[in-house]
Amino acid sequence: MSPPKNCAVCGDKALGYNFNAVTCESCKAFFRRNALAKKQFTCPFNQNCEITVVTRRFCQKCRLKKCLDIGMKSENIMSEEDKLIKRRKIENNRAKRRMMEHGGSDADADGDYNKVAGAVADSSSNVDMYGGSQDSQSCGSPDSDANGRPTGPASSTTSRPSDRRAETNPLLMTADQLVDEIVADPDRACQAINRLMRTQKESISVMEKIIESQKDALKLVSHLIDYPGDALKIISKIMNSPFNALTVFTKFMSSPTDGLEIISKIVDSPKDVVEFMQNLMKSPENAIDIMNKFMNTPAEALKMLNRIFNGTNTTTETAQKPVNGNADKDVLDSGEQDLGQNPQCDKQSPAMRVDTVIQTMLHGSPSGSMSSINTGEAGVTSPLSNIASPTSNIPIDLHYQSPSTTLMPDELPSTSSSHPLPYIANSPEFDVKGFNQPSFSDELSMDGSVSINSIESVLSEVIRLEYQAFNSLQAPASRIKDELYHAAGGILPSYMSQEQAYGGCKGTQQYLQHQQPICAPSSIIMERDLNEAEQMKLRELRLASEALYDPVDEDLSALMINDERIKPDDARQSPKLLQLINLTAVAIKRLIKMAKKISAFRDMCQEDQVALLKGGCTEMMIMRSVMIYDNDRGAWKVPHTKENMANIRTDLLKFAKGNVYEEHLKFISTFDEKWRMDENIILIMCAIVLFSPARARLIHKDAIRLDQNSYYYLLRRYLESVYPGCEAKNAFIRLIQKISDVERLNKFIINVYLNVNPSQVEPLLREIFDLKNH
DNA sequence: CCAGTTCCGGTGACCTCT
DNA sequence: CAGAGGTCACCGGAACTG
Repeated sequence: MSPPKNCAVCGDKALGYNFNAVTCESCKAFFRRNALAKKQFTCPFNQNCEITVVTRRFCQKCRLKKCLDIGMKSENIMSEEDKLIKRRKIENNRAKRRMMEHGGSDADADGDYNKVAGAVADSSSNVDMYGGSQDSQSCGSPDSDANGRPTGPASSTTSRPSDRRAETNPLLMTADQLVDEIVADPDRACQAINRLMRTQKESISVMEKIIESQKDALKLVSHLIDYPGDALKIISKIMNSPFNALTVFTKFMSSPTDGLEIISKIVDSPKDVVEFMQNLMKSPENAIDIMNKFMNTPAEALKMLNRIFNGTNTTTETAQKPVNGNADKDVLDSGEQDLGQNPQCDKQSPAMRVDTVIQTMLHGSPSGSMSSINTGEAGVTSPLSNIASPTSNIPIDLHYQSPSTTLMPDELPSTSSSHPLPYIANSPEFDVKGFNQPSFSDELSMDGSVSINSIESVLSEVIRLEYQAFNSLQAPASRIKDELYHAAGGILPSYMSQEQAYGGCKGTQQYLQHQQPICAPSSIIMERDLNEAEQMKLRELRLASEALYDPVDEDLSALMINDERIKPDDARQSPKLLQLINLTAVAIKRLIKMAKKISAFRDMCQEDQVALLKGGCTEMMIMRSVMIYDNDRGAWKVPHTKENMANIRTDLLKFAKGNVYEEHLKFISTFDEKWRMDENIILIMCAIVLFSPARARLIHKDAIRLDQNSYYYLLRRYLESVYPGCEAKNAFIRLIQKISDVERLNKFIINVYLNVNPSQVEPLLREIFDLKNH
């Protein structure tokens, strides 16, 4: 059925549906530009402007209102992340088409990348040094695949990976084919990864094979820089725990400085990096360290990779020999031999090699060709401008120490997430259990319900937002760092100076490793105690929480009984339950008051305030109920007046349908006593729950996400300030899981509200739960 | 104070892309 | 083909300048 021809907003000629309504092009553009914008329009007239073709420009407020009224959906507008992904996709497709148009034997379907990569293979004698390379372009057979089946140039380079999906056996494929399978179609890279890396062992074999070929390794890296979601996927395949993978992923973007330095090393000596990664792959858990540093700043990384391919790198064609005879030199020497002869025949202990190479690379031991950019003593800081000019000989201190060298065996370096992890872990789009399944997302990602790219975009967004926040702190932090550096005589790696800050802790070295915030820029030194801004944020919550102690209405106070027993076998809808339900209106009123005292909440537009409260008030109430639960009496201790507390027996919930009572008790019992008794924790958790960007009908989701993230951050910092490192991390992880639990329990609670007679409950509750009078 | 110029944000038509 | 975003010319208001 063709849509009506007039714009439902202004009456102008319409071509079809735009954002879920029939509108003209002009209203479509107007809505696209303004529906998600944070600017607040004002109506110059009487808030009731008639919108016509002529008047539509006169009042933006009424025009936007009408757009929403006639059903235009801002959800249909792409987020910045979505737009970015789409732009990249379009660019890739354009590149592909250009290549197809140019035709010729060198052309393939992988865009510009292979073109330049091919040029490198042709022009650089370095490639020959990697004699063991499986690179099919340089030494493999282009006419047959690894299974011996004839493929021809078309099938090996230009056919879509999906066409040959059924016949892939990753262990029999060449590096070129493996990488091609992943990068040829970014849309299906995730599926390709699933296909090629069905088990952890297979994943490691595949990655080993890929990094044996310099060209293919870099090609894959280039793809991963563009599609960090795929990097996350690969890491999750290599590692056992999706949480670890997530944390590693968050680390990718945590430290632009370190990331740039790693990239600069690639520029100066790709061979060393390939060798390094080969060694890392022998101990996958260490791979996180290098991966962590690898892709922080995609733009810079790509630029530098392009420099390699354009032949402008100034690296010596052969690896420089180490200049002094330390242990690292020997390691690197043997590594080179292995690389040139048989990469699989490493006679040294892999763990030792990895460890030494990590130290060599990350701490700037002046050996091998890496010394070309890392010749100085540790502790000499290079400004960013030097990093961006990687061929300079200016010494660089990486400010980094591999956690893998000091971690306890049972402790992967991932439990200390600083921020996006909580959001992701509780994101409606993220399924932790499903995340690491081999069958993950082939179909799901197609329909967008649980796509890796959605995780990626969410992560990117959160990291970006928090990183912006970090930036504002960076200047003073750098100053502190400098002071510490000078105090240490200029020889200590800067963050080792934290020993002073964290002094006295058992196992200082290890503790320091953990205290280095995974997701914070490495140049920032985190104090254990809350800084002024953090304290203010917490203080604001505490002040706001005073509203929770307001006295209750007299008519509801009857429920605040002390010893009144109920009969759990009473099957009828109890008046007591009704009273309890209505009492929650009091709690909700208090919570609303509290919310209004939070500046971030106050600053929001009214629509968002309403949406957050409607969606979050019961979850906040549940969170709060955890704290006020009196285990001995089986009751909630509720502030009755400023001075007195009253008890509400929790077994009133037995009157409700379903297992609300049991679920509630279960929830409380799984809450560690020392956490639930800490009002600061509960308040921050309440704020996290309140500022949930997942609520329906939100207009400014990104802004809310930022607020929520800031409370996640505050929670982590608060825990760090009151518990020692490991305990703080553990508490953080456990607490963010509780946020998922609250969501679950909330569904039970909401059912209770939905099962009562609307006419008998408080108007506030009717409004919140959209209860219609019978 | 005024006219001319420059800058900038908003708009709408048209185009490209999936 | 539908429905997204991108692009660009145009317009008008604000700021600046002589």
